[in-house]
Amino acid sequence: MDVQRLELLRELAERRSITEVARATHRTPSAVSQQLKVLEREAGLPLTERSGRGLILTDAGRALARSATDVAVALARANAVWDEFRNHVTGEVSLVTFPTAGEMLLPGALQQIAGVPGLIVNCTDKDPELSDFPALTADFDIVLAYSLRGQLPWGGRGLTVVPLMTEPLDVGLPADHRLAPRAWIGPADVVGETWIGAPDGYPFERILHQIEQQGGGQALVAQRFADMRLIEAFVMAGLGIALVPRYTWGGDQPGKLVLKPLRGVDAERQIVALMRPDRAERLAVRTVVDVLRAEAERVQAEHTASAPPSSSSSSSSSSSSSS
Amino acid sequence: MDVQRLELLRELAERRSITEVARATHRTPSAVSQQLKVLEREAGLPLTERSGRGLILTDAGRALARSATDVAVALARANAVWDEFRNHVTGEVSLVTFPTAGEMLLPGALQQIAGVPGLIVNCTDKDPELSDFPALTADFDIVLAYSLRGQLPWGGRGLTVVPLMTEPLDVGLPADHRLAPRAWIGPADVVGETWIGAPDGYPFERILHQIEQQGGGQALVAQRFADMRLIEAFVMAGLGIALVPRYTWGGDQPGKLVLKPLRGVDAERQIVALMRPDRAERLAVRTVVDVLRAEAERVQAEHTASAPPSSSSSSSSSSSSSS
DNA sequence: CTGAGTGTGTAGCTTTGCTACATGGATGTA
DNA sequence: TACATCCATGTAGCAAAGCTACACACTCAG
Repeated sequence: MDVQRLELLRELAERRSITEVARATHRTPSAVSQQLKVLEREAGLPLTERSGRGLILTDAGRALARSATDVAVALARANAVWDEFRNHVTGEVSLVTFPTAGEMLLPGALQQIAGVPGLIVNCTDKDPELSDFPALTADFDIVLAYSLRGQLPWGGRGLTVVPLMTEPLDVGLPADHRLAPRAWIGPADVVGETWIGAPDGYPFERILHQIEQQGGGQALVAQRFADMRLIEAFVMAGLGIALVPRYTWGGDQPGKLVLKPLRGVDAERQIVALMRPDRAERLAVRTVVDVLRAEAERVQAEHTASAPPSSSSSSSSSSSSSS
Repeated sequence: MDVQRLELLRELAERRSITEVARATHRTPSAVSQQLKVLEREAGLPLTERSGRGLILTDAGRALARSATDVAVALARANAVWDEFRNHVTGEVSLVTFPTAGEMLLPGALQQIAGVPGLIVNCTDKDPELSDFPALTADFDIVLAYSLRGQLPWGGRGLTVVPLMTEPLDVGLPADHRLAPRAWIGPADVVGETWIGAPDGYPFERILHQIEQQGGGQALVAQRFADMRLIEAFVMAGLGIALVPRYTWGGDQPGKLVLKPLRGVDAERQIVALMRPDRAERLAVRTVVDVLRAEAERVQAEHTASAPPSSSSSSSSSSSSSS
């Protein structure tokens, strides 16, 4: 009973195709097929069955793949133990983020990580609309993801979830808006406004629905954009109001856009680090996650200390250097 | 980071010598040495250091070996999962027992196990005086061991302990002894008697000391035997009295030996199955342990139901059938 | 000093696992 | 129907990993 083979089975369970597993593990499909065949012979019962041109796992195969995860976790933990003894973080860490979180957390975090010799972090961004966060864990060590309060789509999948921060979603208004002098805003105040929304499927939609329910009206969504900069530009131009994550907002043009907290609806999102459990055990990965958590805390503290969200405070001195 | 190598390191931590590891894993010492060397190079720091003609593990080596156990456990669990799917218990199980427990539990247990096709159990007995129970787990899947109340010598070693039964230790008397009519016996009653004891180092000694303390006198130990049959023979011959495990006693010659419970001292021993944690996960091992536990319960129930220990009752009819 | 105990190097063979290429079945399209 | 495509999977051959056999160095006891 070899661990490498088990690992292959686990990959197959996630990637659903031998060709994909081969690509991910830098092997030829033939090699993967052979190893799985050996595993199957050792097991004494079929682990896969053909389905169309591809194949799917049997119940036994799925069960074995699940316990293969435990093996991988134990192995990664052993690796971490030895890394700790060497006091030397090994290897590279890959990370995907959605744009706003990346802007908020990564420059500061990577600055700190630059001080750790031998630790290399490779970052990419990915549009959250197009990407299935859990699926990304197959290809990246750390996936920065978000979810709204109450929903936790990555519970049952056996992934490791580390909460980084909960970020309030405020209402962004042009500075000369009639509601701009207010300290906070309720659903009834804004339900009749023109909104700049997010594309269908974005979780922000749910909050807009809540506002409609609570406020008793119909919100008019004029435009739908994924990019937050674009949304902010439209709001500043007076073309509508929008939901804006409080800490994420760069505050580029102070005085033209103001943020007001929203009361009466659950308007906040959880930003988390999502990982395969085995990868979460790697010392290098843990180190990066720790830095991210600290950075998130710093950002959060800075915002709550300096200014409750009504006027803009220029802050964020980031001369970032990444690898 | 190969699992086989980690396993070798774990064996080395337990067996303290490369030669021993080689013998246990059916390899030449050279092979073991080479693999450990590779592991050391991968780790980047020394895992062993020479000490006299042998070698000892460094702190790092010990730490790695400990986490290697977790890997082995996860792997064994994976194996068990697949065994469960096949509904077919694989492999052989080796077991050591001390004589009295073996006599009490094994015949009945093995009868049941005979009904499980493909499951082979190899039993041996070993004198508890000569053997270090925890050390035996290196060579046997299941070690039947005992300990007195309060002491648990196999806690810290990271071994899996499954309690099978707690067996009272009674005072064995010849049928014509002056105390034979009594329902129970206190320390003061027997402290002046002539005793048939166990060899030095046996845990029974501790109970005798307790009797002396509680009874306020000096127990005269005439003979010291390890074999319970021999002890019983001496008691029946009127040459002394002795501590006799209640359920273990065969009751071969009814009427010549009576057992009386002892009050006022903690006179009972715990019979447990002792295993390496990884081996404890194997389905075959778990099956055997389950049978042992059931058998222990049966024996205990039979004794408490049929007769409080004063007269002997011939019983033990076991025509068992299992699934 | 000798002998029995340890662990460790080197040479050579066996086994394992990979690639490269060819084959066969399922699917969708001209 | 015929054909192209996308799978998984066989076969041959090669490279590497891991083992044995043997020689050697070292430590300790008598």
